[in-house]
Amino acid sequence: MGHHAVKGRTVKGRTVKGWTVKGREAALARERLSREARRNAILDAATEVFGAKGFDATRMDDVARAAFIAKGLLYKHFPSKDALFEALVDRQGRAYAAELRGVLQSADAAAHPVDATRQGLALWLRQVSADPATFQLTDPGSHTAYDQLRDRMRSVIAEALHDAAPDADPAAEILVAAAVQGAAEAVARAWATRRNEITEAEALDLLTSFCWGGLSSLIAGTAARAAVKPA
Amino acid sequence: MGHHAVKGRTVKGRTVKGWTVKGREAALARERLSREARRNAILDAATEVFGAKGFDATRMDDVARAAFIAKGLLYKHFPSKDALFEALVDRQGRAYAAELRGVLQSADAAAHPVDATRQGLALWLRQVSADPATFQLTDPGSHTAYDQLRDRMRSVIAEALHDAAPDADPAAEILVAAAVQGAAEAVARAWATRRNEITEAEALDLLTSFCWGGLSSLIAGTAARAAVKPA
DNA sequence: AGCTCGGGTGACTAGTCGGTCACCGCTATC
DNA sequence: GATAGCGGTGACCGACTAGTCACCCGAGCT
Repeated sequence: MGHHAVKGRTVKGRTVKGWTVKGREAALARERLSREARRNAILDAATEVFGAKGFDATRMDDVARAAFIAKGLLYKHFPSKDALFEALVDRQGRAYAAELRGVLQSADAAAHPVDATRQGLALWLRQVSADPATFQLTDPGSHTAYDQLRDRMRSVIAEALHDAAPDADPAAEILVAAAVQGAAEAVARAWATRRNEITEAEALDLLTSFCWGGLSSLIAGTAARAAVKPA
Repeated sequence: MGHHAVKGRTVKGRTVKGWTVKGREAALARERLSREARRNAILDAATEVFGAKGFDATRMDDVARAAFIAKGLLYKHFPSKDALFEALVDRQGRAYAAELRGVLQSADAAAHPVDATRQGLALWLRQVSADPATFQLTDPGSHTAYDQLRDRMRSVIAEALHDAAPDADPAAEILVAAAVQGAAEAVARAWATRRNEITEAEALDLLTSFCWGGLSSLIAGTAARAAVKPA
């Protein structure tokens, strides 16, 4: 974390404002960055601000300030607040989805489905316990982008479900995936406010038992149904 | 939306806007109502508008129009938009909670816990399939009031859980209740967009199996743990 | 040196919306 | 038939903020 002061310095005979500290991030600021680099910096800053305050409560000025740039530049990268937010959530969603898919598809997932379930669920809890800078599902924003994120996660779950029990109705798979994701999100949030009463491991145990119990009974159910009328 | 000419006419020597009927609901309007009646009418209208558009997207003008009154009158009943919204969600929340508690505490709930679970879950699905006029959890608003509603529901669930298995850790009970509520809400919402693919009964079956499977495995777990170390 | 390209700035605008207030007119009371 | 009280109105205001635009400046090319 700790980064030293950025002192005024001279560049090609020009005196540059010597700004005493502002924070380490200030080092990035006022520095001419490539389009891509700046875009990412904005996305990082926006992630932090939106994650902390939610969509509506966040002003574009806040984002600009957090990114140490002027608002104008913000709009040279993203045409609107919505676009910025969507880009942000999309980026996070892809990352999360990839991570989850990785866990669920890992070599021994098929061999130890309970463990895979557990590890997948652990991701959610970790999102919440991660440092606040990271965008979390903390804020139950009304923005469409959140739905996209949830859908993405559910697709990954449904996919894993399908691999585990290919006989089920696809629509049903989505619903089950929704149940798992919904339970996970709800528990994660509820646990977040009660960290002093319950450890992460306990919460995870609880969530895993709950979901696994639910899943196994469902798999048994569909298997039974499939056996009865295999057509 | 264009409204045709408003002709002036003279009443008691005064010019008054002559309005040519706006619709039958308008009949209710302009009718002097008692404070309570008007308050309820506002709440009803607000329920509809907020339910359809969400908190942020709803303007106080919209609510006023939906209630067929002027904005001023709105503010004679509720001091702010937030207060109105909270009153609204509170009212719905109490109703839902009472209904759920009724189901979970009914005579045969103890005898047939699965059925009780099923019926409780059915409430959620029904909220979603109810006519749009009714306030639904449709909108994942960021407003605090929604959290209150969820908390209320979870308390009721936790209460029922406690009755069923009094040995558990209270904090754990809340988490489990959160899991159930979260799963139910998520499934309800997911199902809402797929009503043509899956019937309500099927969705309910799925949800019930999932939750019941989860709950039973948890109860078994805590019972086992309790048996091991009864201290 | 001069030019141009592109990253960067921040004061400003235009529109929106929560909330207010001066006023109206019916009705019940004296 | 005056008057007080209350349900009701809607034009208006002030604050707030997404988005714009005219401009700045340093780097690299010619």
